[in-house]
Amino acid sequence: MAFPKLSKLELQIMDVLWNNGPTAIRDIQESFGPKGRPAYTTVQTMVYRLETKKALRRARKIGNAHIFEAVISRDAAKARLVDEFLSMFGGRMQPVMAQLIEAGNLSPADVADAEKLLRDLAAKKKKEA
Amino acid sequence: MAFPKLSKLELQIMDVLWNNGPTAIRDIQESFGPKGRPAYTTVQTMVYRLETKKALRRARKIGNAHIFEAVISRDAAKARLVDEFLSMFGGRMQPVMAQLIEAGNLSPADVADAEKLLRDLAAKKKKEA
DNA sequence: GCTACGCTCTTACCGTTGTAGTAGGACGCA
DNA sequence: TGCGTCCTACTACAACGGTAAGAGCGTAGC
Repeated sequence: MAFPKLSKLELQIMDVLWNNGPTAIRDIQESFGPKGRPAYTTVQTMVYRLETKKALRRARKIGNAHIFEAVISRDAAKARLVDEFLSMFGGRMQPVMAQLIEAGNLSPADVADAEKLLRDLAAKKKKEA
Repeated sequence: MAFPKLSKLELQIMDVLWNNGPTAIRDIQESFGPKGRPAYTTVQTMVYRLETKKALRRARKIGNAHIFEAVISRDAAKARLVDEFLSMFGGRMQPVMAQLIEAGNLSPADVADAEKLLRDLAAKKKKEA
């Protein structure tokens, strides 16, 4: 229960809370942009479900509207996502990296960043060994 | 339709076909190992659903048993998975790489492989530019 | 030929996700 | 004080994924 599984839409909602801090349902819904956003009650349903999953909680009220805030951290959620993803690849990390890298979509700057991260990691591993 | 979304169990089934070539349901089921494998008919149901999704097809019969073979390629499926995953992160690649790298689970050899891939990619991008 | 075993097909059920409608309470403004 | 608006709370429902049982048919061995 510490780490409930979050679906895509649930994550998008959590993102709003992570980015903006405590937020009302109306504001979450409007943050989806005017095109093709879900209905107010759709967002509401997802928020309620996130509440039962203990991913967020009611922080306070403004008028008769509840203001919700995140309970789980973005990092925890992303770690969970990564696990999920890895399990799809049989838990082996290397093919995943390869796939991601080969899938392109990386700007030269991204490549540089990734390389730096890898070098740091390699250095750390060496020191540990 | 060219590219159906595959769930985790569906992928595990496809993996058997990708690894072993055309396979009967019984053999797919047994490839899950004796512990906690799904029932024969569960595998069968998933295979049938993969068939309607056009992810695999009936290749031939042996006795009264159908032999199934993959229609979609492993690479295509994995590319699709990567897309799915990226969309969870808002489509931005760099944070994903960072998360994966920081999530650990990489052997030194994995790191080296990834670095090499990145260097090759950087070189290719430079040449294109 | 009869029987048993394996495979096919069909059907079903539950949980999750995405979608939304509706009823009713509260609030603010005219 | 009454009307429109906004929010809550509840209910509904379809698609999908995972799970599997049950009925029936074909084949192989006796």
